[in-house]
Amino acid sequence: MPAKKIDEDYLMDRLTDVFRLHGYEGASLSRISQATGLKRASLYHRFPGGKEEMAEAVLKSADEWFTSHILAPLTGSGKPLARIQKMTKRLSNFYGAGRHSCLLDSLSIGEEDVAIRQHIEESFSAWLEALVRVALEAGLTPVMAKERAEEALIGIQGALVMARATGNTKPFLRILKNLPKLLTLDSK
Amino acid sequence: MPAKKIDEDYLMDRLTDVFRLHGYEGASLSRISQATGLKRASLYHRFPGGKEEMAEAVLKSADEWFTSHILAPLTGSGKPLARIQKMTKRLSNFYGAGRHSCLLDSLSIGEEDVAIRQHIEESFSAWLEALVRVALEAGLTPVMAKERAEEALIGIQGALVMARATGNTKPFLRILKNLPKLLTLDSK
DNA sequence: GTCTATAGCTTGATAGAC
DNA sequence: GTCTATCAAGCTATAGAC
Repeated sequence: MPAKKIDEDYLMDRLTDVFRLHGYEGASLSRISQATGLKRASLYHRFPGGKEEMAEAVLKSADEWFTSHILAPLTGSGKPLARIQKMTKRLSNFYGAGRHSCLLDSLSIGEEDVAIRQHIEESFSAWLEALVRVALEAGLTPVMAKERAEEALIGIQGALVMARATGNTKPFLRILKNLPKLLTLDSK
Repeated sequence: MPAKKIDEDYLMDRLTDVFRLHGYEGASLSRISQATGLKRASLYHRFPGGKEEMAEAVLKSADEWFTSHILAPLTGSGKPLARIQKMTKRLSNFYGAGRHSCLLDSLSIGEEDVAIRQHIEESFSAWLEALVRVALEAGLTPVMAKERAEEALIGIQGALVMARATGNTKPFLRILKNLPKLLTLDSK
């Protein structure tokens, strides 16, 4: 009997886990093979471009999920404050309440591949722009909106680094809780 | 003529660069050899425990430098505000005005070695405690001091991640500039 | 203390059977 | 679409000369 095709969603999830946890260089084909249940040759059948193509596919799928599930609510209808609160809830879920690393962070360490570097930069910028937009809608000045959006992103990334380094996820949850205020009020 | 001994300070600096830039798995002996000018066998003469010992030595030397040059001014004499300002200046220099990654961040990705994980956690905690102490001296309540210290650390780490991912170091410099206020004022 | 040379294992990648 | 078998190149680590 022929071996069943491994579901693509499942495959991408496991692939994402490995890159998120180990970074590009640490994501060896052995680890990927073990995590996905696919042997090396099967991985190359799915991704002829090898590891580099896998990393780009992971970035692309994460991008799509993030855009539709996290950023979409930001540009939807309703009050800016309510939209931001919705985002923070989904963000908490996305990052496992602070227990998961950010893929963009993990993949940006020691990366020499230009395409991947650029993809990371673009994903970061798209996220930032979405935050700026909602802050503007909330009534902040352009200068303040940009500053607060940067601060929001920095807070999230920094708190995830701290959680990974110390195991303490509370600061991450607090940062999320304060995001609505940060992105809507014009004074701290 | 016998080959001259490579200066230890120089060796540790180059070694630190490699681990900071590539993380543990990306710091191959080839890269280390090229960066330090020492061949594989010479590296094992200096570090019989191999790569793991190199990483621990790098963490130890970074710790010592950080404690004496960055954290020491925090516990010295003078007003808390002035001490914090001194720290921010040295922090900016330490991180190349935002162009360098944090060693603790780079080494915490995908690390399975317990000793290294623990070292990272302790370094993080020591840094945090120093920040809490100076915030307390500045008159903040214990609860606020801890919160602000965490926020300071998160800001620094997050801004460094952002700088690495996007190439934009301005947010990092702004975060540093706002540290004195963050750690001394009891309202934002 | 540094080097050349080498060992054995793991890596990313490919060929070809089913 | 998945697999086993295989490859060359890279990896960490060691032995021994100078």
